Amino acid sequence: MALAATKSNDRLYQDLARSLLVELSSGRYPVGSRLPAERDLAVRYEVSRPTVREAIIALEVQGLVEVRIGSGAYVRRLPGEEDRPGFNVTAFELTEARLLFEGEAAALAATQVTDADVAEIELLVQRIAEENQDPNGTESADREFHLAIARATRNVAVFNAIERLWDLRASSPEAALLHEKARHANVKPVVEEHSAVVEALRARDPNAARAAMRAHLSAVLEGLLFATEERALAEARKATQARRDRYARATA
Amino acid sequence: MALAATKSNDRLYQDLARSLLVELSSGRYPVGSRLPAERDLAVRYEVSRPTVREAIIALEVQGLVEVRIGSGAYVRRLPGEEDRPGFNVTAFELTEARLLFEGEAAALAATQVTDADVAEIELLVQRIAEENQDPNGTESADREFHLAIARATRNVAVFNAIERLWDLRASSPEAALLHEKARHANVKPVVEEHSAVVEALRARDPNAARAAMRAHLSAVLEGLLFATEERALAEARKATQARRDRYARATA
DNA sequence: GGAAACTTTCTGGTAATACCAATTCTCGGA
DNA sequence: TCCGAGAATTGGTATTACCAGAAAGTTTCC
Repeated sequence: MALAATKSNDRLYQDLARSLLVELSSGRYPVGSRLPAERDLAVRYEVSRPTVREAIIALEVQGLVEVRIGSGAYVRRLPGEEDRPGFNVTAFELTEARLLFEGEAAALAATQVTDADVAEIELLVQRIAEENQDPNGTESADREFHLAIARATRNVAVFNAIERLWDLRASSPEAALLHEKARHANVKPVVEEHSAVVEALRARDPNAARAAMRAHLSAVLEGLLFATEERALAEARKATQARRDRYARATA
Repeated sequence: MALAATKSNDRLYQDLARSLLVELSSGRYPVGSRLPAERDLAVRYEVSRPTVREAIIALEVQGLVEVRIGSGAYVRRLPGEEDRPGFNVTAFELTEARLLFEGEAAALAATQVTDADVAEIELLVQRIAEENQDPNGTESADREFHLAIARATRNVAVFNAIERLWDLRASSPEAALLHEKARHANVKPVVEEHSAVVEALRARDPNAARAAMRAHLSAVLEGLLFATEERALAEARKATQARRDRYARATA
């Protein structure tokens, strides 16, 4: 299993680190398990031991593995997992938070937007429509639409907090999945909802902007609940309780 | 300059990485400058070149240096600096964001709080009063008060986004300083403002909770503006513009 | 005299090997 | 069965060598 197959321009240690990362993600080495010995990895990946060491140190610096002298390198946490609380947020909570915060952000944005902002945001609405018609499309335009409005507030803290919500979503498999299920239902209403926000921004009407954004996210929230079967709900409640306990302890 | 003097139990590469970190912080190697060659560092610190390489890779993984083949290792950013936008947020923006978001959080919390939550939050109001009377006091109770309300929403995403705002504040020297100046003005009104929030929560009145929280943060905002001299404002505006350009590029 | 091409030198990238120290395993003895 | 000494395994570090990319210096040609 030579690394040359990866055909990257990175240095060998980076290639190797990435390969190990993939192995970690694949579940081959669960948390707590031991990686093969450096000498074995060197043979398996057809690189020298110093290169293996460099790759392992890269993982170690990122907190993914813990190296014990004379024993081996042990998996500490899996890639993608974060240490901070709030990592695995449910889709419902996430959308509820967005409903509250992005509504206010839209209201503030209505007092701060420029014509250029409005034009940019309007283009994004068009891109969202195109995305939604493509079954394999991503939802990057949707993200950009909401972040563009957050940016139009001219308040970095507002932008940053909302960006954090989208980050949470990206790192929450459940939330992303549920959205995926709820998305392609009705294209036309989605476009109308987004357009209503744009119109309120163009009119510089904070209250209308807040109302339009909240209406849109309320619709998302309802679609979400509709797509959530009873069983998923029960699981989510259970997970929520565990998380609740967790950050209660974290801030005790 | 042997590393043995550090007397640590870490591995050599970690000692060396820490030593280099100190040199970076000292300003000896500003951003953009080149570190000495690996062979030179090996001689200077009396370690082998593989060890130097390991230390440099540790810095590279953390994004502190950038290694160019055949050229050298260049300083990318200084330790302590963060790459993400929104790092150096002004006190005004921060409080404005809190005004919008914590107002909504208080409203949601009013629909979700338990009697135990209210009791806990009420105790924190008392602690805030004590803190404010001590000229050397911290403002940890204030932070806990606001986070307790965010937690009472029973929504991890809401809690997380608001926690992020407080993190931003902690990492923004300017914001912390300005608050420090504006704080000890009037103890009694501050207590009354906080108590009003608690009463609204106890009454389970979302609209009253939102109004009380917004009133409190509006007062903070005004105190902030009062404490901000003209010159500081001008500087803040300039910094804000630079930041604006920066994340406009980052998301272009 | 200046510009292009070549050469040297410096830099990081990787490999191979050896030996040390900490840990773990194994097996024989009590 | 238990335990302890020795062997085997593992990471830690050093040394050396050579390759490849980049930069600087030199030569050559116009």
